[in-house]
Amino acid sequence: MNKIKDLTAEEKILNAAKRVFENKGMSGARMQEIADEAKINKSLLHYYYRSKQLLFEAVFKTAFNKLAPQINTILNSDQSICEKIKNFSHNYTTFMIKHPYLPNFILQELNRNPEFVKELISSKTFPSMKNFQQQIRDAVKEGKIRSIKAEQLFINILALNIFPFIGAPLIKGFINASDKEYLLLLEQRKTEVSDFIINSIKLK
Amino acid sequence: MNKIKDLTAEEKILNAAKRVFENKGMSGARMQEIADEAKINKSLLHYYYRSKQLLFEAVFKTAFNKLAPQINTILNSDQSICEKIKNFSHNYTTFMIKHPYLPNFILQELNRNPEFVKELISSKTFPSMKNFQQQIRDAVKEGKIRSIKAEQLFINILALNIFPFIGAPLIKGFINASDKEYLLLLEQRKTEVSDFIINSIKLK
DNA sequence: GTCTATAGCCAGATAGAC
DNA sequence: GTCTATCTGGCTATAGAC
Repeated sequence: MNKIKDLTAEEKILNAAKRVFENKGMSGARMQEIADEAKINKSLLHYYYRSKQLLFEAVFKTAFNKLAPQINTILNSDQSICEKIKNFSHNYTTFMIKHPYLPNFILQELNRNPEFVKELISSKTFPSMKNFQQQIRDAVKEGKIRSIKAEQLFINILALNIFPFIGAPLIKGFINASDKEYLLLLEQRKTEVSDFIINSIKLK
Repeated sequence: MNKIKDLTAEEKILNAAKRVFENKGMSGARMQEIADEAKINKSLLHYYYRSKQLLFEAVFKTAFNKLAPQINTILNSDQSICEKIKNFSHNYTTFMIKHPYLPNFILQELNRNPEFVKELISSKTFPSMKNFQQQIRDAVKEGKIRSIKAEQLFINILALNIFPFIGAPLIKGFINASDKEYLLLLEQRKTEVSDFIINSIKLK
């Protein structure tokens, strides 16, 4: 069993770079700070990753590839609508409580560089909207849920799950919650969010 | 009546700085780029605003002060819950379609500098959660809406309205929408969002 | 692989003429 | 108020010893 100290230099760099880039973004991050964080010499960063840009891309792609497959289960998996909503909300919130800076980091850099998305998404299993659209249409027709566009429902699911992490400082300010109180609200959202969505779309 | 060209140098700088900072963020922005955008000499930036930091703060506070009062109407205004949800969703989405980079800019910088919030919010009319909490409790007691915590409802309202702008590149990638198609979805959200929320909380 | 030293560049800020 | 020229510091990246 490995201790933390037994990580290779390359791994230490990647972990440190992750922390710094997530906090400061590409342009705000400093190679020296990453080196300090990793407790290694600055020139080793270049030895292993050649340039800041390449190190950044390694970090970004790793981060994005943790997020995208989770979202993709909404679009392409054989769960029922209700299961998708419940499972995604629970799993995503659980995961993000452990990595709260991840959504902000990814969306920040995607907004700076929007054409990046295509490259990232098209390289993976192509997330077609078709299956999900059909699933929603069928459920509407069968009278299981009220009429709603698949795209709008999809946006709503993402919004309710992702925003609480990106908007944390703003929300905390308005509701005047401490970090601890806010964490409790997030914990409750593991079930709160799916209840909210299902209540909105189900026919009674 | 003034033409655009009749703006003072100070105004031209502020407008240009707004555009550049919103796109690049504090650390990514360049004073030279702001000067070019404003079509003035770079040293005038320092003449009017002393430093990049002060120019940034001027831009940021202006932006934040456009956003905060809108949010505050949810917490403190004498509208009914239903009116609040409908009006806020419609007004906010309409406004943000005209300023799509604003939410990302503000949340980005708040995440980098979370203690900034206190300073910004406490200087305005103090947005107490109390009124809104009471309003929700009353509505629940009167059987108008199902049981829900005011904080969670507040987060949901913000999430559904704000996220579509911050998450645009990500969403566009997943649902494979062009800019034009996405704009249409946003237009629909002016009423879609409030329907979604009200459907979730109203008792039938 | 890991270090020190430094090249080379670029950005923010200022001096000073007009 | 507006310009040109320049200082100064900090940052990425590399050269080269070990």
